[in-house]
Amino acid sequence: MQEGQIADVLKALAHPSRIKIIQVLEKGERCVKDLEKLVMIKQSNLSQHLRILKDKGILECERDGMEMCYRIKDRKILDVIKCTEKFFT
Amino acid sequence: MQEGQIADVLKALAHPSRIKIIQVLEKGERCVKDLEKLVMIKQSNLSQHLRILKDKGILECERDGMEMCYRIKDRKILDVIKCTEKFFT
DNA sequence: TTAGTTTATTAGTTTATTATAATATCCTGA
DNA sequence: TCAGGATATTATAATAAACTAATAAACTAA
Repeated sequence: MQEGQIADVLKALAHPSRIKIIQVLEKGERCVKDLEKLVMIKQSNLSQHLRILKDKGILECERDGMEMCYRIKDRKILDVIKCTEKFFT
Repeated sequence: MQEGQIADVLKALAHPSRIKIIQVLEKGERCVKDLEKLVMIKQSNLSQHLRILKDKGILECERDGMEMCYRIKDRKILDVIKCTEKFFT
């Protein structure tokens, strides 16, 4: 397995807002409007972070009327974060 | 657990050369000279990457005569990389 | 002490990432 | 169709990260 691919996924995760997004979506899917309130960053910036996560196959989304619903595409990504948390213990 | 701390560790990992360094050290400790050959980057750059990993508590080092020996300080970090690899399967 | 080897640090340049504001697009309901 | 709300995109400015070359520091052996 190439270290470049591994680094790429880790880089997609390596931002406080993006970790927060994943932690919120771990509990269930959310539209952007909700995420905006929960993550507390501006809409355009949130949209950029969501795109980074979607491009890496970490999230997926689906339109629901006027809203766009985001959810975790592959829950294996949660293990990466869990392991990172354990690193501090 | 704060998302900032998690992001910090992930950011320290999120570089191909640093992943490579960890993969090499997984098998045993190595001096910088050896790492230079194995990771194939310039000495000064390698030294900078090593510092980033050491500062985050991922690596530790010990002088051995003229050489500086690096090793993985906390092997829990290996699980983070393993989980990331599994993400692709 | 001096020369040689290994590693670390620094300064400068280039490149990448992030955040913001402005604008565009997509969809719904009137 | 048009207005308005939700989301995405773009351009740009600020900041951070990465790489290189040069130099310094730590150590050894002669």
